[in-house]
Parts: sequence; structure tokens; C-alpha cells
Amino acid sequence: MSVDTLSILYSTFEPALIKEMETDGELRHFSEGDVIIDYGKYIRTMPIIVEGTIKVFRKDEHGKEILLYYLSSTESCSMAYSCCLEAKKSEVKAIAEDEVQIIAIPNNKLDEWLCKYPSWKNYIMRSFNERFLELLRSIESIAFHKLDERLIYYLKEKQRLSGSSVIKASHNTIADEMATSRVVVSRLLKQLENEGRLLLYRNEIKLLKL
DNA sequence: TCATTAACACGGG
DNA sequence: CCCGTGTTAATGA
Repeated sequence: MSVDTLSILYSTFEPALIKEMETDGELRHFSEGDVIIDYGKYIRTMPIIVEGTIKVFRKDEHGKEILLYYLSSTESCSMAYSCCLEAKKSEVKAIAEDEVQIIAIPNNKLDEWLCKYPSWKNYIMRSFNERFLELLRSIESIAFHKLDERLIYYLKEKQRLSGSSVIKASHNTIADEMATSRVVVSRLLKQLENEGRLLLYRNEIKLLKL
């Protein structure tokens, strides 16, 4: 395991736990677009993200997909945690947004560590809380805001995670992730450009003031 | 009323 | 040429 990876872990977990992670956890790498977990697959390990960003999707009964939330460094998926404990099938799909490194923790360790390590308990609790809040924000956005507000929320979220005000994505990709059509995305983006809030290029959006 | 679908032209890479 | 983009017109919820 790299020094960089370790330093991230040391700020979150106690040394004895990290030792266990080194022996029992498995470091895995994914590239942009890789499907990390798919609908209906059994989850046997719980991932902790050490590098990169993962996007989590949910599919409705008609097969339409929508982006739920992003996961980034040191975060984990509480969905995965509860699935692991009961050996259930995944309700969501996770795709790597960029280059991603995760530590896969085998499910038999999860419960054991909960009693053994306070830092692990805290991490799990905090992780559940963060995911829940993020989910609430997504629901609020989808249920109560119109598409133009959702688009702005989407762009801001991209900006926050990439740390850059230049967003690299096609209108089509954005439309897919927001579960709408490209026509609408193009129209709304054009509107925002006319308002002087961003600039449009091919496969690129430069955010000015949102 | 506003989203979706299909269709088309434009142009940059 | 292919793909992303901008627009329009018809249709749908």
C-alpha cells in the first residue's frame, strides 16, 4: 500500500485497525467508466475510497437511471455496508468517475471491527449520516426543483468534486445522469450562457457565477 | 405548460 | 467523416 494511501487512512483510523486492513483488505483500482458494482449483484466486500470519485445510480421500474450521489476520498457506501451484513443484492449501480482506488474490506470483518475499534464504529456511523444527508439533498432536488435548478445543483456538485470550474462533459452525458433529454440540457445551458453565468465549449463548460 | 422524441443543419476535431 | 451542439416541430403528460 502506498504512503499516500496510508496517510489518508491514518487520519481516520487507529493504527491497529489499519494493520488489519492491510492484511485483510484488498486494494483495487478502477478506471473512468468502469462499473464497480451493478444492479442485482451480490456485495461481498465493502469499499473504502482512497482516491477518485464514484457515482452511484438508481434505476426505476422502467429501466430509467438517475444519478443519486457521488462518493469521494475516504468516503464509503453505507448501501454496501448493509448489503454486506445480510449478503443482499445491490439496489444501485456504481461507476468510476475518474481513476479510482479502493480498499475492499471482506464482509466478515465488518461486524468484528465494530466491537473492536471505536474509530471504525465512528466511521460507519458518520458514513451513514453523510449518505443519508446526501440522499435527502438529491430527493429534494428531484422532487421539488425544476430542471433548471437541478442542472445548477448538478454543475455545482461537479465543480465541488473536481475542484475545477471547468466541467468536462457532453450535454448528452449530463442529460443521462439527470434522467432527462439532451434537448432540455442544451436549451438550459444556452440560457445560462446568455445570462452570463457560464461559457459553453465542445465537451466543456466553464462556470462563472452560479 | 413544459418535457420528450425525432429530425435536421452546422461545424470542429 | 463522426460526434457534439443548437433548434424546431409534433406529441405527450
